[in-house]
Amino acid sequence: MDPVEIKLITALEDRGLRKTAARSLVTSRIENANDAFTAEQLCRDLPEVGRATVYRTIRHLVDSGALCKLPILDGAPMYSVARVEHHHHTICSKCGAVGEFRHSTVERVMRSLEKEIDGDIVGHRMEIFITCNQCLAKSDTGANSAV
Amino acid sequence: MDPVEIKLITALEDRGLRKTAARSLVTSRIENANDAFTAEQLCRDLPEVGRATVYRTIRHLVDSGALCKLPILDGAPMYSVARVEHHHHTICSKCGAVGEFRHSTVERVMRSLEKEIDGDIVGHRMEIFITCNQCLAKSDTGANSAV
DNA sequence: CTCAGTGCAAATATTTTGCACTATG
DNA sequence: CATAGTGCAAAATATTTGCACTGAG
Repeated sequence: MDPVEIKLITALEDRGLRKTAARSLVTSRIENANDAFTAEQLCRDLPEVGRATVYRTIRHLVDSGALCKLPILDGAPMYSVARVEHHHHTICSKCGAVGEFRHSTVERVMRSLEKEIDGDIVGHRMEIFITCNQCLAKSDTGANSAV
Repeated sequence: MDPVEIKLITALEDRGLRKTAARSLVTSRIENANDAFTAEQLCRDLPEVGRATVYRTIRHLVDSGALCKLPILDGAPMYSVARVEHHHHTICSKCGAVGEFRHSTVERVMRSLEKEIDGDIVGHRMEIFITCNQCLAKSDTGANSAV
């Protein structure tokens, strides 16, 4: 079984939740997601699972830390599997593809910010907006290639 | 007149929008906002202005760059006046107070990230979650003082 | 008079909740 | 059989849109 799915199932079990048919469908759908997804996409892909159950399962997974909730500027938030412990996200501003990265420098910056910030730092979030390689390739083959 | 309000009014004028009574009420309410606010708060504070106009005015201000839209983890997004050109936000995880800061190191980190990120960086967002001094003071006077 | 702007209410989008039903231990 | 889990539909929340009306130029 895919390690991602194991992680998701374990996250649910750790919270004392049963392994049910509906939840398995959700975790296996998420495991197949290469990109971040919205709750709505899950509902669409799993018509046999009720909306409420999809939302409830997502909430369990976010609460347990197995999924990240990414609030985006407009529309429904996206979710992505938390593949590394502490990480940040890249979001392609053309196609919406979400990636993850980790960079020790970011943590070092946090420590240096501690001095000038008014209060105790308890966490942080960082998102890098990119044009992903696929979208770059797409526009290169188009009319804008003469640069 | 407050420089913040001038900035907001100018942002609207620059887009060819008239200066109307409703818009003046909105900009003057925002000018008085020390913290970030939600659209709903503006509507509550300005019952004489229709919801649609509040939302439309906010949208104009965000589009013009005079306001920042901050998507938050749960609930309605918050807005804050863009006081410095490129900045980031601190959000108190207890009371929700939003502040701004700018740090040259953050920009330097961006440049070093450029190498390891798959695509072109077109922007970024960073939020620092804090416990603000007010909330720290509050909990210090409480039971947790013996540290 | 013309058209940008407005307010209301309806529509839309997203998520949560109440409730009766199912099914697991 | 007690109780966790489910699905549906209604409610709640957040925002946008259609439309008739108002008011400035």
